[in-house]
Amino acid sequence: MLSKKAKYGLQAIIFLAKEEKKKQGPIQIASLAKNEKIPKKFLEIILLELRKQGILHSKLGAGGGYSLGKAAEKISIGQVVRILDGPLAQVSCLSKTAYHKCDECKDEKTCEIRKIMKKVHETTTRILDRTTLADAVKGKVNF
Amino acid sequence: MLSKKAKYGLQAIIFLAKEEKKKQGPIQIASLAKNEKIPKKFLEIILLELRKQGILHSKLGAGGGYSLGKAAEKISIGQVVRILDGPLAQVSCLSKTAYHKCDECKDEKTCEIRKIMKKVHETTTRILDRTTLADAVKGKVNF
DNA sequence: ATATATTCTACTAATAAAATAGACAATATA
DNA sequence: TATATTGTCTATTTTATTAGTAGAATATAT
Repeated sequence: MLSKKAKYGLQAIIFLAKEEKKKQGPIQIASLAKNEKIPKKFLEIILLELRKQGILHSKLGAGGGYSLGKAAEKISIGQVVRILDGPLAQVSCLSKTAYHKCDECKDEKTCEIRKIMKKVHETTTRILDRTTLADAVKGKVNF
Repeated sequence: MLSKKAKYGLQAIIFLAKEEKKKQGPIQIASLAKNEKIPKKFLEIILLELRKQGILHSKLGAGGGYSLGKAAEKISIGQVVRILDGPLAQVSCLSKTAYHKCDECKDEKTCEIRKIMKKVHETTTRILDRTTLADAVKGKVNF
């Protein structure tokens, strides 16, 4: 399951991508929170994390707010989920971004669980890493 | 990520499936725990859950222990994971076994997150529900 | 009877998820 | 330059979940 954090984050960034098209400056956390029914303070944390990873851009002061940090075509859904929920892999020995050996594992090469989850991981990353925010907004999902 | 519970459960049931072939009665929790390096008391809980769902069979008393509750060909990996970790779906509105509307969701039909996760869900369930314990032991993964 | 196993009830500890509070810093603009 | 606006940062709180433990009760083979 996606955490609420990741879900809120995706809702927010999809909203921002839609607004982006209208070319009307940045969106405030408050209005974003209200529109998407997300607890404001929680959303702050989420947006900040996305900004620190370069996914979003923020502007301080009056008339400030959030906007996309790069083109919607350059932001993948997988990236966003990884930032907010951590690795996509079902077992840590499959993660490219955060690999480490499983404690209980005797032998990675013969591990049956790994073999199965490898397939799952491959197909999910194929979808999530190749579907961009721009695709999402268009309702187009690759694979 | 899979929880340790699901991982331990899969390790245990794969071990049982392998032992099954040797046709030497049931396996005790203690020896299972030792072999797979799983905390015994935690394993008790896990095996009990799998037994209650008909996946495993247990025998009380001396010479007792655990064995598969049905043919390895009839047990899917997806079933085991669902019992131990809950729904496979990334969002509850996609779960077949535990559907419920997402709190924040305005409209399920147009939800972009749902659309993307539907693909992910379809591919993961295709793999996990069609790969049986027998396949796993053979090292064969479908799709 | 007795040793061997699972079963059941009831905890506990640790960690993570979700949400909140309030002071601080930057910026537009009047 | 005073002021309202808006994001930033640090710290807490609350709640839920995960992981693991303890011990008595129950069933069974010998």
